[in-house]
Amino acid sequence: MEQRPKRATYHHGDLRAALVDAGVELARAGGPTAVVLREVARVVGVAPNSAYGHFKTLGALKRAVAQRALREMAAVMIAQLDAFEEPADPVEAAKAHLCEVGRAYVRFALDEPGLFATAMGGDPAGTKTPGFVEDPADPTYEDRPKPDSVVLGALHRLTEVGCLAPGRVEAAVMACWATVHGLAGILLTLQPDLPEAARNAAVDSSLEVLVLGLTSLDRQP
Amino acid sequence: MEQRPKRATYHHGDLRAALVDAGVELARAGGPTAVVLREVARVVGVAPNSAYGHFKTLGALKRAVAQRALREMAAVMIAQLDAFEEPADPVEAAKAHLCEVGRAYVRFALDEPGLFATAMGGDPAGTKTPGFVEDPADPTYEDRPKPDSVVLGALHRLTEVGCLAPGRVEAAVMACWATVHGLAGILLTLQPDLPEAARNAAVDSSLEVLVLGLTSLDRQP
DNA sequence: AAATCGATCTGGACAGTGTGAGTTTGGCGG
DNA sequence: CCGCCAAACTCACACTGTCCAGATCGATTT
Repeated sequence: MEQRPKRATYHHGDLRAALVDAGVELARAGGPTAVVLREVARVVGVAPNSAYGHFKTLGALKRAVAQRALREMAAVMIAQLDAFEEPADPVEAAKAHLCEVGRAYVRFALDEPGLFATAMGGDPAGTKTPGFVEDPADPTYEDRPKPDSVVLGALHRLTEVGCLAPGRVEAAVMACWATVHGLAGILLTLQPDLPEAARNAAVDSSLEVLVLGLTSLDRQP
Repeated sequence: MEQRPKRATYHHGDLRAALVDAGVELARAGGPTAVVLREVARVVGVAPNSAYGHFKTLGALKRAVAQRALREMAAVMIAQLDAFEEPADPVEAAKAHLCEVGRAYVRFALDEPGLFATAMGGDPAGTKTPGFVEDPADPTYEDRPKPDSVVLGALHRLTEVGCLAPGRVEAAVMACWATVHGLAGILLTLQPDLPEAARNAAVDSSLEVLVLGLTSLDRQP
């Protein structure tokens, strides 16, 4: 039934971008498993195998979609951070800034679960998926503003106000990363039906523990 | 080619358990996407549709496999905890115990990535997957020793030695959970090629930050 | 003990999927 | 104006999950 409306021009012009766009939209609505080659082609209005001219396999398309999702995530996080009023005290400001980064991270995950799952290597197939190897020569390998750079920036600010030893930033970034990523994963898949109040409480308390732990780091051997 | 060797008895006897066993083995080797109905049936030596007599859909089978994976995870963690020599000082012992729980969590995730992904709601389809709703009347709903009970036990010990206010345990469990779950997710999917030394360092420092934060909690408003 | 019944397993079929090989189209440089 | 070659298409295959109608046997009933 769903006929392809016989595009005006035979050549699409910019199919690759159109495919990625459609893929992003499908991922937004239904997660990584919803970005299906034939459906993407259907949305764009093209034969299924036309995609193979631009992506060697479905996995390659998904990786491109994931990159875009990552960039969108970073953009949303940055926008939210810009609209955040920090306290006057610089030390408290740095701490609050880091907390807000964490909140922005899990907020995006909750607001856009499909994109988030897709960005974070959605398909848990992992091994054995043929053609899923990283290709550094991939033209999609643009310099993207990844969310972890945002986290790193917040930590750098913490060191500037003397709350974190510069030598410890490497260790700190992993702790931050783990906390927010874990929170997102838990609230999304492990306990998806948690009421909003409980979710906020979980995020706040976890971030509180994180900041407390980070600022106590230099007072240890 | 791969012929089914014509089972002796027409009725299998205990097909349900056999299906779950095969599913667990497939999940162990290839993650949640590798537990495929037809392949499971093939391994057991039975027609594909035979599974429908015991599971309403593939999702139901996957949920049963996930439960088993969760139990195996808890068992492995407990075994590792039993073989852990704690320090003499009870306070340090409680802290070290919590850290060891965290290490056991991510160690299992790294040792059995397929089982781990399957246990943690592997399929990120989430919404829209028909027949994926939780069924509390499911006979598979056994009282399993879930890993989070292990975490809770470790926190309870922390309160006993006075390192954590009992009123804060609810908040603390989420922080612990987030840290270890996040660590596992990161080391598994985000940075799978991290060398072992860096992985251990990441785990240790993150757990250090966590414990520091938890023990500093009661000194806050 | 014989007959029936109902759970269990089987076979075939259908709609979708990813992907490979060969064919058609049409915009662009000669 | 003509050919060319990349881009898009068609056909085909091996898979998948799931439904439907039958075949088969263990257990229950008479």
